[in-house]
Amino acid sequence: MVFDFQEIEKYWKKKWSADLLYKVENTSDRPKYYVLDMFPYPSGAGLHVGHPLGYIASDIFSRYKRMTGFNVLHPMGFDAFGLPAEEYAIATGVHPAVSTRENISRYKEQLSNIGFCFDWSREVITCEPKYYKWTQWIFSLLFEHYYDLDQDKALPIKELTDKFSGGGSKAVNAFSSDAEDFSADEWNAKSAVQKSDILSSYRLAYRRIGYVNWCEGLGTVLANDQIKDGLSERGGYPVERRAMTQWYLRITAYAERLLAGLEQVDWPQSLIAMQTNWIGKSTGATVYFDIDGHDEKIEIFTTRPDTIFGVSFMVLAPEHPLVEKITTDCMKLKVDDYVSYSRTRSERDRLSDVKEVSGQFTGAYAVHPFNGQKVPVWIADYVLMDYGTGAIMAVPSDDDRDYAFATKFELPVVEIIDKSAYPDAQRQDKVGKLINSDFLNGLEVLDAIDTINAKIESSHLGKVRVNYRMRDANFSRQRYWGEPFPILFDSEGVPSVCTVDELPVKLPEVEDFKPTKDGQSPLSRVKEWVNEGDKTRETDTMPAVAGSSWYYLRYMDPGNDEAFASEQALDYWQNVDLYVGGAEHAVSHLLYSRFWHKFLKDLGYLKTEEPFKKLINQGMIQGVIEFVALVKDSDDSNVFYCANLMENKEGEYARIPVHIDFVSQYGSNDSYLDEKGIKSFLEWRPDYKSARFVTQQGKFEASDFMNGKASEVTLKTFSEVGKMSKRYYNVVNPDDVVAEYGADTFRLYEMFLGPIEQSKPWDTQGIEGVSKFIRKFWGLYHDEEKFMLSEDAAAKAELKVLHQCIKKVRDDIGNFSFNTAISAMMICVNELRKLNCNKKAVLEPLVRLIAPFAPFVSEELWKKLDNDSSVHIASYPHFEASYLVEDEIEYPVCVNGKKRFLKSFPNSMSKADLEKEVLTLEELTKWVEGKTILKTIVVPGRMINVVVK
RNA sequence: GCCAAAGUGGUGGAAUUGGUAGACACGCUGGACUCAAAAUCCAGUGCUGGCAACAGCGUGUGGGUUCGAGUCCCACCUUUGGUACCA
Repeated sequence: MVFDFQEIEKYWKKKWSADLLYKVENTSDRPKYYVLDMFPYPSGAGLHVGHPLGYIASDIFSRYKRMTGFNVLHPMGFDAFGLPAEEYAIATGVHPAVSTRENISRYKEQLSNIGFCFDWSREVITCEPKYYKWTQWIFSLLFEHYYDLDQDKALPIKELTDKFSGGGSKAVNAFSSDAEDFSADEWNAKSAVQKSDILSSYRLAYRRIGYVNWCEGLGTVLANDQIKDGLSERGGYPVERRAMTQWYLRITAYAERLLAGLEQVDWPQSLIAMQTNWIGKSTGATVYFDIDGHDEKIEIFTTRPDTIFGVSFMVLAPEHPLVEKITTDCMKLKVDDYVSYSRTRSERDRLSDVKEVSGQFTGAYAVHPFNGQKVPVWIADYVLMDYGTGAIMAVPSDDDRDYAFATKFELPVVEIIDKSAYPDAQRQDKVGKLINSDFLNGLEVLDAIDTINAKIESSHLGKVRVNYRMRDANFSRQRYWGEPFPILFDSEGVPSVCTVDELPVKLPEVEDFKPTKDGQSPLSRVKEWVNEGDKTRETDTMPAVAGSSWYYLRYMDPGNDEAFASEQALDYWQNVDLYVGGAEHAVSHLLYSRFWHKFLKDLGYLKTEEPFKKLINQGMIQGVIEFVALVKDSDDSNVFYCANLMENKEGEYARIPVHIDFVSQYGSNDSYLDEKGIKSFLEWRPDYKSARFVTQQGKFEASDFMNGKASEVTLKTFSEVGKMSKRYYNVVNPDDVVAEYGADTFRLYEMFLGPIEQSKPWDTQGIEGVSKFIRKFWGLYHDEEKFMLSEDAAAKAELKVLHQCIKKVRDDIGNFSFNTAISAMMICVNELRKLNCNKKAVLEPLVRLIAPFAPFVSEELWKKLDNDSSVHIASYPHFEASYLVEDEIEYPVCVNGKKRFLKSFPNSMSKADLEKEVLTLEELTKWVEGKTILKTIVVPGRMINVVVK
C-alpha cells in the first residue's frame, strides 16, 4: 500500500492543533520536566536546516519523557531584538518591528512543518512590550540592589544607605568597585550627586566610562564582529577605541557563586571549563608603587608577588589615567603617538600579538617598595585597562611577555629564581628557589608567596586579593532596536528608575535608525520622548543578551501582566531540566542567565540556584560556500577563471560567492557551474554582464552563455565549509526537504547524520536510506493493498528482535545518541521483514517505540491499530530482559591480541573452564606451534586472548 | 595568541568506555524483475598481494604504556567554535 506522507502530515497537523494535544498545564499529578531549546534569532534568511537539529533532538526527548510519565514543558519563542534587523532598517527604511514580525511568521511556518510538540500558547517574543516590560523591571531591580558580602546576596540599596547614614562606609561589607571611606556624618552631608556617584560603585547596574569600537566613518560603535583588520567591514573605515559612559552590570559580584554553581550542573566538561576560564579566578596581591616626584601611586595586581625583587620596569595600559600625569615633557609627543596608535588596535589584536611587542617609555620612574630602586614606567598595549588594575610590575626573568619586552627595549633582566632543580620548568612555572631577593632568598616559590604576602599586608604596601579575569558586562548600546532603559535623569544628572506601573518604557518611533553624529543612540533625536517632565530619559538601549537572560522563566507563565511569572508557576516548574543549544553560547548567554537567575533567587522570586540543570550542546550544521575565482585584468575588466587553473595561486584572485542553486555537484570537490549555471549566475549578477570566462574548454564572453553559444562548457568552483548564511547564498531551507521526503524522514535524517554534538556540513546524500526505512516500516503493517496484522502470538525470535531494539533505543535516548537509536530501529525493521513478521503483538509496541522520532507515520499507524487517543500520550514500551538470554556465546579467540578465529561456547561455561577449553582447540595449534603459551586471558562474554612467545 | 572540541573506508558515521575496527546508511559493482526505465529485491564492497585458501597493512603524524590501544600518556599537524557590541 502506498505511503502518502503529504496526506498524513496534513491530517495530523490539523488534528493535533485542534485537539490542543501539546497544551501544557501548570499543574499535574505527574512529575514535571522542562525541556528548553535556545530560541532562535529570526533572521531574514529564514530557518535553515541547521536550526532544527537541536529542536528535533529536544522534541524526541520531550515526547519520550511524556510517554514515560512526565508533565513536559517544551516551549518555543523568538530572540527578536538584534543588530541585523536594525542594519536592514538603516539600509531599506523598513521598521525593525515590521521585518522582525515577518521573519517570525516565516520561522513559525517553517517550524510547523517539522512536527514539533511545542506548546505555542506559551510563545515568547523578546521585542514585544508585554515581554520587555519585565526585562526592564529586572534591570530596575538590579539598579536598586547591591551585593552584600556578609549575607552573600543582593540587598536593596535602601539598606545600604541606611547603614551609611548610621555608621558610614565602615558599617558595610559590600561588593564595590571603588572603596571610598567616609563617616556617617560625611555621608549625610553629601549632595545628591555625590551620593549617587558613591552608590554607583555599589549598584548591580551602574554607569561608568568604558571603551568601545568607534568608527568615525560610519558614525557608530561597532561589534568586534563588524571589524576586519582594524577597519570596518562595511565601508572599510578606520576604527578606534573610544571612551564613552555606559551602563554596566556588576556580574563580578557573583563571580564566586557563578564558579561554585558549575559544580551543581550536569553540563559538558568542555563548557564548564570554558566558563571557569572565562571567570578566571586568580589569587594574588595588589601592591602600591610610589612614583618619583609625584603624590600618586601606581596600583598593580600580581599573582606572583614572590618575584617582586625581579621587577625591572613597570607597564601601564595606554589608557591608564596616570599616563597623562606622569609623562615627562620630553616624552610627551612619543607617548601621545603611542596612545593614539594603541587606540587603533582591537583588544583581541593586543592580546594575541605575542611575537611583536610594542611600548613607550613615559620618562617617569616608580620606586620599588622594598629596595627603593627606581624602575622606569612604560606604557604598552599588552596591558589592558579593564583587567586587574591596568598596570603591572614587569618581571622579565619569570614572564614571557615581560621578557620579550625587556629584550626588545634593552631593559635589565634580573634572575631571581633558581630553577636548576627543575630542568623541564618553563619561565612562568611556579617552581624553584628564590635568589637575589633579600629576605625571600632560599625559599621555594610557594613559600615565598606566603612570606611576601604577609609582609605586603603588615607593611601596608598592598593587600592580598582575589582577582577575576571576568569583567563587568557592558550593558549599553547606542542603537535603536533594543529595550529602552527604564531610567530617568534629573537636572543634575542623577539617575532613577521607573516604577513598575510606569513600565514598559516603549520604544518610540524614529525616522532615522542611524546613530547621531556624536555616536548617541537614535532615540536621543526624539526630544518629546527624551524629555519626561523635568527629567530626561536614558537614550541607550539594552543589548540582545538582556531579553535572552530570563526568557525561560517567562515560558512558565507567558501571559501574566501582574508579574514576570506567577509564584505558583515558578514554584511548579522551578528551572530547566534539559537545555539544548549551540556551543557558541558557551559563555555570554549562559553566564548572564545564570547571573540573573541567582539575582532573582536572592530577591526571593526563585528557589533554585541554577537555571539549567542539564545541558547538551548541539553541533552546527554548516553550509558549503561555493566561490568562483575572479581576476582583475590590467585594464580592470572582470575575468572568471576555472578553479582548476587557479590552484596554488592563493592571493591572485578574489573569491566571489555563488548561489548554490546554480552549482552542479554542490558541496563536492568537483563542484562546477555548467553552461546553464553560468547563465543563471549572470542573470543574478548583471554587474558581471561583460565579464569573460577562462575555462578548460577555452575562453568565452558572458554573451556566449546568454546566447547559448557555449554549450558543454564548465567552470569549476571552490568549495569551502563555513556558516550557512544569507551572505554566502548557501542557505538550505528545511521546507524543501520536508516537501520532497516528508517531515518524519527529515527528522530522522538530521538525527541519523551523526552524534548530536558534532558539527558537519549539510549534505542530502544518504537521505534515501532513511526514507526507505520509513517505507519499509510502513510496509510491515500492510500487504499489497491494505493494512493487515495477525493476532497470532509472537515467536521467540520476533520478541528477541523487538526487545533488543527497545533496550537499545531506551538506552540511546537517555544518552542523547539518536543516530545509533535510529540504526537500531533500522536493524529491527530489517530483521522483522526477514522473519515475515506481521504480528500485532510485535508491531504494536514498535509503533510506540518509534513515535517520538517519527510522530506522523506512527500516529497514522496507531489509528489504524484501532486506538482513539494519540500515540503521543500512550506509554513507552518496556524492555523485558528474559527475551534476550542466549544459550551460546560466540567468542573471538585472539593470539597475542590479534583475532584469529571464532568459537562458540555455552553461556554457562565458567571462566576457568573456558581457559582450559580454549587451549584444546584444534584451530589454535596453527598459531601456537613451537611457541610457549604464557597465559590465557578470558573476558567473560567478550573475548579470549592466548599469549604466546 | 589564549580557551574549548573534532580528525576512523569513496561518503555520513558505529565500536557496550582498554577487549572481534568499519555496525547502520549512502555510493559503487554484479545479478533478478522489466520491451525499457524508475521502484523493488538478492549478492559483493577498508587497502595491498593472490584464481583461491589465506597473508600483510590499517583509526591525522611521530613516540610510549599494555597480553591487548580508535579508546590511556607525551609531542606535533589540520579543521571548527568562542575570545566580552553577531545571536
